[in-house]
Amino acid sequence: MTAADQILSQLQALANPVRLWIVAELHRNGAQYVSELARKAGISRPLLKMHLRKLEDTKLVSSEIGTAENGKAANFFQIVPFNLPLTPELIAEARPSPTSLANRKDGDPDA
Amino acid sequence: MTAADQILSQLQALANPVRLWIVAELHRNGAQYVSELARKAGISRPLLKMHLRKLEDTKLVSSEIGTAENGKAANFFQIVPFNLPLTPELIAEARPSPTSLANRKDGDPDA
DNA sequence: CTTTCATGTAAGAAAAATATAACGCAACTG
DNA sequence: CAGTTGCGTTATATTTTTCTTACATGAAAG
Repeated sequence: MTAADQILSQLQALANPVRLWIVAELHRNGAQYVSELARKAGISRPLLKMHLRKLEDTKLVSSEIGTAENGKAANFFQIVPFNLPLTPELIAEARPSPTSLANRKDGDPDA
Repeated sequence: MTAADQILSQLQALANPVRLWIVAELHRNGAQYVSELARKAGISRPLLKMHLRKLEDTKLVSSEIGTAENGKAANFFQIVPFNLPLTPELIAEARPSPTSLANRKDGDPDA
């Protein structure tokens, strides 16, 4: 994973209205679980979960099991604080290539 | 165009390997014209032009007519310096909505 | 003039992202 | 134990993005 690939992955993760909203919502109101967020966003739960997965894959949010206000076990997501300053200079320093590997369907390189 | 829509548009413009490379290339080596960039990137000219258009639509690059080293008229593109600090807080302040309007196919709201 | 190299645009194929619907499972509650 | 509400997954449809191919124009140089 090059520096450019990492920037690209994070940009792709954030470049979506639902995911941008999720980041704002989790920042404003703290950790929340999947169904809760899906209801607030007004979209289906599988879809919202897919968006959460993309954010989690790039380490922008993290999850842990907790207990919802109704007693059920629930999967809570929260923001992983990030600071991604975006300038031409920083992008140039990352030396991106026009054919990036960031879109690969491989397994998690961390694992 | 809300603040959130603007952020989203710029993120979408940057969230692509070719376009990230273009930004880096223009920053490093200054203004260049379309065919030149297409050759360097190793992709077709229409495709590269499409990427340039997306960057130009979000005001990340600008273009002007000039003269290539071989004497032909050419369309030179250059970086419009930008600084897009990306943090959960700034995203929250932009108050994004899960159903954004930033993807509309409308005409230029500036015009 | 013909060749070369720049421009633009339009049509359509291919790939990726987005979104819904439909399963089944576990746990808590009345 | 039936009903509700979490969870996850798969299959599929739709939309958007990406990319190639093809065509047509204008200006400079041989």
